[in-house]
Amino acid sequence: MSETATATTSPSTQDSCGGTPHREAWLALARAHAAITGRMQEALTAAGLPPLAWFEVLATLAEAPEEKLKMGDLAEALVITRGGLTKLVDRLIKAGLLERTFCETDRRVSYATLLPAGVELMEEMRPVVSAELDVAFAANLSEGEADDLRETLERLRGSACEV
Amino acid sequence: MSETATATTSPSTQDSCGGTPHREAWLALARAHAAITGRMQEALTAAGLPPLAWFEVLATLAEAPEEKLKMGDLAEALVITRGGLTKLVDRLIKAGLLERTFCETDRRVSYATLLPAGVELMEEMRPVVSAELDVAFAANLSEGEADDLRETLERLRGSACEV
DNA sequence: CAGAAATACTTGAGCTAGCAACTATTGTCA
DNA sequence: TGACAATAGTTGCTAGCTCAAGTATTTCTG
Repeated sequence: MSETATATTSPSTQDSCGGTPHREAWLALARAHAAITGRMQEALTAAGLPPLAWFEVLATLAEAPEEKLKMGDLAEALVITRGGLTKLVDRLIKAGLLERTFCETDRRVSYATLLPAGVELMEEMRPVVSAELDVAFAANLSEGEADDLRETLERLRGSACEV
Repeated sequence: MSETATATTSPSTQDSCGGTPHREAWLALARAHAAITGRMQEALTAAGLPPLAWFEVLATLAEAPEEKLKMGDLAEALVITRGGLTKLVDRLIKAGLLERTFCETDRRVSYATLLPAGVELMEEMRPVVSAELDVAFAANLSEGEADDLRETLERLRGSACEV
């Protein structure tokens, strides 16, 4: 409900720069995301390490209780589809970083479970990722600003997830 | 310089939640981006419209002088590789939305140039995109907050782009 | 001015993610 | 209980992106 007026037929909406006021903020968000992601990927490749997506899987599992997570929950945390996650996890399993374990009480669910080699690789990747984040964040943002940013972005995401 | 302590071998670094302080902000940014992008894509698909990437191309060109842009500049604005852009533009050309024009003084460069049909489609897509952005932004952020966010993100991107 | 280096873009191969269809298991209710 | 709906996950297909190599053109240099 409360669909914001879309004014399809009136081109006279006062656009200062060709977009709605929010579009500028959105563009900044998309560009910041792409730029930082690109830098992290580049740094990992240069260090001969696996892609960022692998780190996100490993780091997410490392923070989870028992270092394991249901496939569905992991997909949600990473904001990718279940189909995509199945294949991503397959690759990490083939690399010996994860294993698939199953639930006794509900045989539909399977868990992605971190293996020691996965922890090890994560520790190896972490400093590279952290360094790039620090370049982007610490260089130009105070601690408080970074936290405000996080808080604002979480609200943003929250409203985007409401049905 | 000033590489923040990476402490690869000491797991005792006081992590409140498994990551550096900036990691939290980064996760929020990545998730907000994915969530909002996903919603926009979904809305466009539901409306029988082309993907978001098409809109970004059209909107970027619409804001450019003469409604055209060098391939290289367009790729940079969209934060994708040149190879990727060539094919993206090919698709839009095939759809009759753009045309490729050439530079008289430097025959290496080619321009992606907006056609009337492209403007028309952009106008059709814009309200759908704007509506989703408003759901995310206007719903939970004040005008000032959105602008602060944009400013912060631009600084973030700036530092990520420095060589 | 010739040849080397740099620039702008395109092309081909490979990888990854999303979508939709499918299997397997569990929950619901008549 | 037995059929039907809902849930969890996987798989085939396809679109789109990146990377590296290739072509064309321009600029730099001796």
